[in-house]
Amino acid sequence: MPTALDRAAACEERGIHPEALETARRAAPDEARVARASSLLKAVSDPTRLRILAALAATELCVCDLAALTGTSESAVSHQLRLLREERLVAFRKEGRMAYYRLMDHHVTELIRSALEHAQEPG
Amino acid sequence: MPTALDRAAACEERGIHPEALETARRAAPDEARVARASSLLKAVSDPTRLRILAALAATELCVCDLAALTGTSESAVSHQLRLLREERLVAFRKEGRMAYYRLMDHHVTELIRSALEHAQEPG
DNA sequence: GCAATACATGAGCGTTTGTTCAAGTATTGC
DNA sequence: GCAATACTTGAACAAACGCTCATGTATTGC
Repeated sequence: MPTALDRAAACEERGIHPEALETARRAAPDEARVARASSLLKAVSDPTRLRILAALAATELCVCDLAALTGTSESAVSHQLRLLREERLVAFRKEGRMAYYRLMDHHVTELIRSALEHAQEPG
Repeated sequence: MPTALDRAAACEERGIHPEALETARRAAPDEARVARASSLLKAVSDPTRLRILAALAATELCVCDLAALTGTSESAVSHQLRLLREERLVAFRKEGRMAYYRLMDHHVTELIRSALEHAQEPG
């Protein structure tokens, strides 16, 4: 029984569209680039994280403020901020017991702004 | 026992940063916009779908070609294409028993291109 | 020191997600 | 008509996700 991969390979070998395949293969991004883009996009795709990032695009905020704004618990916000930190989308400074978060750089600000800008209603 | 929301509200009431909160609130995107942006970003954030989209950014391809290119089964590709269709990221034409997929419009092409472009290695 | 505050983190849990497998539809060639 | 091909789709299932809850750390005020 041929596996899925065998079938796909067979399709290619029988030469359904060898020119198109060659064109696509040449343009294909390498594994690492796909993985990095994927995890970055995944980080900004969650509604809660998107709200957090949109808020931070406007001004620096502490965890408590972000919890109030997004209507979620401080714990949930803290977990999400950890992920955003790992993804290098946000930075923070500690002042006493408060942690003030901000977007990492202008590039992130632009990413968030354009993502929200291009979200028109379906139809 | 105060709930998470109560705590957040209390934080705000006690006025940790009322000005900052007001600034963020004014800039906050509405619920629908967040939801739409979120589902669009989620659609492009999966590695397999990203590879599919990157391939289609280069040329029109059939399901079989896409399966060969991404190294996954035709069934898996078909499932992902369905999602991309629902998200209006791809379009297709039927010719005999083949289905030729392409990116929906130039705006999608730009989205994919810029997402991959900005994915530099972590460090 | 002690209680309270601001935040971080690990475990647990229900939901979502992406894949496989099996079956189904539609078209082509015999 | 019948088999093969190209694709679609539903069910099932493991893995990943986002939340809550409990606990832990660090700082402030008494």
